Amino acid sequence: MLDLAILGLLKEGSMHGYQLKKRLAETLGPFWQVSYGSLYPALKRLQSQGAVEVVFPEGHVGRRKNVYRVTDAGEERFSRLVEEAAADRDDDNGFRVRLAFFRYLKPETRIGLMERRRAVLQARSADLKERLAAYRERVDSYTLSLMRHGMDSTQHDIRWLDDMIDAERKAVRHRRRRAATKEGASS
Amino acid sequence: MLDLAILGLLKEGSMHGYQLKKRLAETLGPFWQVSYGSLYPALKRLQSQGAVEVVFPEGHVGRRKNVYRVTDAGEERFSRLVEEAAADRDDDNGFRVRLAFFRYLKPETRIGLMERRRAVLQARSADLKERLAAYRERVDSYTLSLMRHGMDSTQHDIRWLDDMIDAERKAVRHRRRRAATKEGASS
DNA sequence: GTTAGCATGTAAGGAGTTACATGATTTT
DNA sequence: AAAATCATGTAACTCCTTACATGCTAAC
Repeated sequence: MLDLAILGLLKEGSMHGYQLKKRLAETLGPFWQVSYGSLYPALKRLQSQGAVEVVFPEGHVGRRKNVYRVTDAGEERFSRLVEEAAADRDDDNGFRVRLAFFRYLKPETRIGLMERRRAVLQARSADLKERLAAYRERVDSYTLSLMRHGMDSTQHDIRWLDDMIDAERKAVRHRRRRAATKEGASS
Repeated sequence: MLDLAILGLLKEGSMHGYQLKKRLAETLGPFWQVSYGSLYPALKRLQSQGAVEVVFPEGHVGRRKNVYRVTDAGEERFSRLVEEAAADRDDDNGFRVRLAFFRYLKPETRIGLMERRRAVLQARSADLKERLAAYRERVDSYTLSLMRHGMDSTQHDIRWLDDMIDAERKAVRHRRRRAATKEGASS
């Protein structure tokens, strides 16, 4: 997760650790944050693995600042990580982080990720529905409200995904049409 | 978190670890799950701290099953833990777990927890609003969609909380009125 | 010149997971 | 008798946090 975020942010431009944390806070704001205590060790690890490299090892006039850049190996690593979307129950943040880097992915990859996410949410919703039917009489009003609101929220998320999937599909078709038109004109 | 959940579930009735995990899955379903690898050590820890005790140390006809019961110290521990609600950014589950045990709390405690939760969500919403205004031009459509949907969901959660706070307040007033009526009749 | 923010790092610890190991009891 | 599932536990590991330590640079 952290590796994915670091590599994704560095694709946008080389930066040092401090900057990375600020950009992370800017983009993924209240959804996800990391502390320096995990960020700096992660950068060192990625560097030792060859996924990132230091741009200015002994820089400028002596100011100690480690600017990192993604290597080719890092780009590959990013691609692998981004498609490794967990079909997990509570990977809510995983999808958000991936979404923040959607612009770097192919439309097909984007649609694939969104559909996998949709399936997870659909399963969660079905699970809650079953639970509601089974335990309606046995649980207290607070737990009931929790379940109902959980279902509501999940379905709200599904509708959001559906809209995005739809928009993505439309964009793909649009691109295809333009390509076909151009082909037709040139033939 | 785990300690809170264990103590809360045991208030409902003494159980052994395996049962505890099943009850946890039943109530907090898709929101939160734990593995045996953390459940059993947690039970031992709580036992050594005197928060729970084993009911049938050498039970029945030899079947090795450790049934746990909450002690008085455990009840106190539960009360402390339940009010120790994190004002954290991403303690979404913390509130859900507490909500599942609301029936054991005083109405005032319930309202207090919900209002604290509301404040956290309000801050998150305001944060997202600010971010949206500040970065609208700079971020891509996916990140924008993420932020907008984040705001939507947060506000949906706030409305849900408002309804629950309202219902709780009405219940309190109703109880007070009944008490006053009784008092009036008896005087 | 001192406060605030920039910049990097380490050590210890928290809260869990996965994988493994073991054996009893119930169901088919 | 085999398969499922009940039941408990440990060891190693993951992924993060908090608290601490250090020093530089800009602003007031």
